[in-house]
Amino acid sequence: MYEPVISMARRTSIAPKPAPRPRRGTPDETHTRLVQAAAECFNRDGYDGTDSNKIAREAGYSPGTFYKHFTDKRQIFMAVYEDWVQKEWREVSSHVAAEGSVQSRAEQIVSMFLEHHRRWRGFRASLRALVSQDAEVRNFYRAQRRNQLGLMEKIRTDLGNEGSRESDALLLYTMERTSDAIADGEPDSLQLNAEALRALLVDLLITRLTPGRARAR
Amino acid sequence: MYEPVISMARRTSIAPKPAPRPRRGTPDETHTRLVQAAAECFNRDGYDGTDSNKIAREAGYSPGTFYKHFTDKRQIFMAVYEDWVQKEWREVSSHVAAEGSVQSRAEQIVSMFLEHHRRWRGFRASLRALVSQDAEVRNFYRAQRRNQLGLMEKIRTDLGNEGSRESDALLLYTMERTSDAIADGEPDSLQLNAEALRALLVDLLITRLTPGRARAR
Amino acid sequence: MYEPVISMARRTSIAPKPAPRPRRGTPDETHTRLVQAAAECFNRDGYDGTDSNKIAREAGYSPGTFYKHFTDKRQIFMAVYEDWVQKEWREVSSHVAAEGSVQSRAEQIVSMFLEHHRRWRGFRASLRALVSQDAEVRNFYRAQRRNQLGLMEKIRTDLGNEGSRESDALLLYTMERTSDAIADGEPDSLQLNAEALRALLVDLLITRLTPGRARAR
Amino acid sequence: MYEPVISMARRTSIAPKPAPRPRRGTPDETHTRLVQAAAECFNRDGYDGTDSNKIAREAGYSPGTFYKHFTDKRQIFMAVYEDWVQKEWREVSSHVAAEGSVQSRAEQIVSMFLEHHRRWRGFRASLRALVSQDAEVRNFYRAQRRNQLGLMEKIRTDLGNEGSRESDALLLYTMERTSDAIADGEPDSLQLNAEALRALLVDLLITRLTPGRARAR
DNA sequence: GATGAATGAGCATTCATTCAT
DNA sequence: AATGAATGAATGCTCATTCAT
Repeated sequence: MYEPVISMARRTSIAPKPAPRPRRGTPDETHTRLVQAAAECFNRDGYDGTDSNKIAREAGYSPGTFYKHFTDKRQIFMAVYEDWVQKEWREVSSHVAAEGSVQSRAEQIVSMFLEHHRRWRGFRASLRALVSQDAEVRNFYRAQRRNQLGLMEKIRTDLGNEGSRESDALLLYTMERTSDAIADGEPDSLQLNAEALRALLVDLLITRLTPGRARAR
Repeated sequence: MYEPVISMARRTSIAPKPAPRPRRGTPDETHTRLVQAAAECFNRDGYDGTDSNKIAREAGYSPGTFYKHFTDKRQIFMAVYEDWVQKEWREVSSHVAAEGSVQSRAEQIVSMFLEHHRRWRGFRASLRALVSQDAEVRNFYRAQRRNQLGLMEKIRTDLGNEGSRESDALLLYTMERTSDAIADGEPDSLQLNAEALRALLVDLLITRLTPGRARAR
Repeated sequence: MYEPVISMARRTSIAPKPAPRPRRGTPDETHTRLVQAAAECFNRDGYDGTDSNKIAREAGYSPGTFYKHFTDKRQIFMAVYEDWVQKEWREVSSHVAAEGSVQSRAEQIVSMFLEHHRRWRGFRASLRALVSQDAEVRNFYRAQRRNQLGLMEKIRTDLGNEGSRESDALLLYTMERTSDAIADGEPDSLQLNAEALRALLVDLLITRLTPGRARAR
Repeated sequence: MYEPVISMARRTSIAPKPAPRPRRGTPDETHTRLVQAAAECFNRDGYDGTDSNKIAREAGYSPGTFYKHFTDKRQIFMAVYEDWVQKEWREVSSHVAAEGSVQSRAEQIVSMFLEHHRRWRGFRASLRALVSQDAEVRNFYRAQRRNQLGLMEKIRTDLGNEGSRESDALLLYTMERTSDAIADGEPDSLQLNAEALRALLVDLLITRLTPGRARAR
């Protein structure tokens, strides 16, 4: 007698919302809706847990429509990633350029980072796996990293701070990994104070933003 | 008429080595071979890129044998993870307890970290994706993190250093993410000096290990 | 993501008893234990729900032993069937030959029938499916039926009753199907009085056993 | 080295007819074709001898199509059963309501019963095995039996006959089991006269249908 | 005689993809 | 531009069966 094991059932996946969306729009609208739906799917169910039919359905379209706009799942993943990066980018830039004390700007940047990672923790996890597995995603990921480092270098020199690209990278890695951990809820289960962690990140940033204070890191 | 596109073809996967192993061994040997083969598969092809038949074949067995030892892919992944964690654990502990100057010990620990992450970068990427998707893997991952923090706290207080569990975590996250990045080859493509990055990690550790020098971070 | 359906789960199967039986006996003892275990398995889980490894394990042996004694599952099913038939046969004969009033003998026979069918309802269900599917089982089944009809004819003529082989068969079918229905618990869910049904069967039999009373049926 | 024995080969299975059906129809047509194909498969090869791919192929579809319409084999079996029951039901009702002498109506009903059981003997065998093994099939089976008894009761009281639900059930069981036996070809191999058996069934029914003649049975 | 690790063909099920409408 | 029924290769998993010990 065949008794399959419910092996993957534990992978969390909250019920998807059915999709009563408008049909027939400009190609661009369709494209955009598909990318948005895909972003939610990838974030919720992971890259391999998402299938193209589900993306289409969740965007309010039928399976065929997906293939009118994307050749395959990788391509829409890249599209989602591009969108995601642009949005993050806009936000970071605006916060960096913002008025206010060093303290308040640093806090805004950290808050933004944390919120962004919390919102997209599932997507980010899939992204990291694909970066490791897929050359094209990896290249795009690195290009994005180059942009980040470029921006940081500019800020650093604008502020007249010393430091190196390597120390910029270290700061970036620390911010990124810590934000992921907080987004994943690690502090709660490790008896860490999330607020204290957050404060440490702000301190680190302030050290960066304050002229003449940048040291080894 | 039907032309299947191998969309994931770009996911890197070096040809697996066929494995002519002895037929019939003790269950423990078989179990071990399966876990080892699975570790290689997950590391090379990712969790979702690996199927149970492939694991069995690569360990030198037929599909059915896999299911005599593991109910499904998740279970063997957990077994691989446990093995992996134990090995890392043993190494860290030995280096922490080692003789030598603070400088040389710190360098050994960083080297070990880097090598470990380089060796298992694919596996780690899958792990992070599963931590985000699967509750059981997540719980195990956190238990492991608890151990790491516990060890760090012990070292810190042994050395008579100040600091908090939060600062320990921050250091851990920095070490971990930076090691992953180096393992992924980021420095090469970002014109970063891998040696300089490495030196920054050593500095950070030394700050930790030297009594009375631990600051906010 | 792979989410198998637990399709067969509803097929009832109470937990099998592990098997701490004696090892190493005469071939005959082993044979007998295997047949007994198989009888329980077939009765509990059905023919297709039973696998040869389970039979062996439940008899206290390993898979290989099964194939030392039987070429395949069909063969052991036939062996179970033979055993089963012999036992039923012995019981019927003894009751038919028993002393006592017609009434009490009829009641004993009906009781015996009901109990036998209740005890083996699962096995009987599998048997009927196999009779329909498998030529060898079908032939054996018919041979058995011939025996039954032979005995009935003998009883009937001994008693000096009229009647035909066809009416004997009709009585047999009625007894058999009604006993199966009662064994399956139909009366409970159909608001039938099981006792009344039983009484009807006894009446039918008495008509048969009483000299000179046999009519069309 | 390995030589698989096709142990079940003796299970009768006449070659299935390949089926070149139109691609793309309404879902309802597809559903209907699948149910019809499944009915033939179950009837010919038994429940466990039938797999979903075979059903699909025989209906003129590919494996995936099956799962667009049914979650698993049990579900389509239930669908086949429902269809089957409805058809039998319609026929019985029409014959019961028909004009004509008691004799001719009884003969029609018996003929219909026999033909129905002959046509579906394989399906019925599987059904009985599943009724014993699967709770959902069992419940549906009993609901169906309730309907049968309800109709019989109505007919009986309409005709002003005495009798009980239990005697109705007994008649039903007799008719059913005898029809199965005739369908299975038992009379031929048991030197029974099928016509005589059939006549006995008609007699039994007439006793039922004729006002004032119903006795204990 | 018995073991039990191992086998591998086969069925259940999924999902990226197509194409007639 | 969109549909959605249909596809079928691929993967998960089982179990009857073998064979070296």
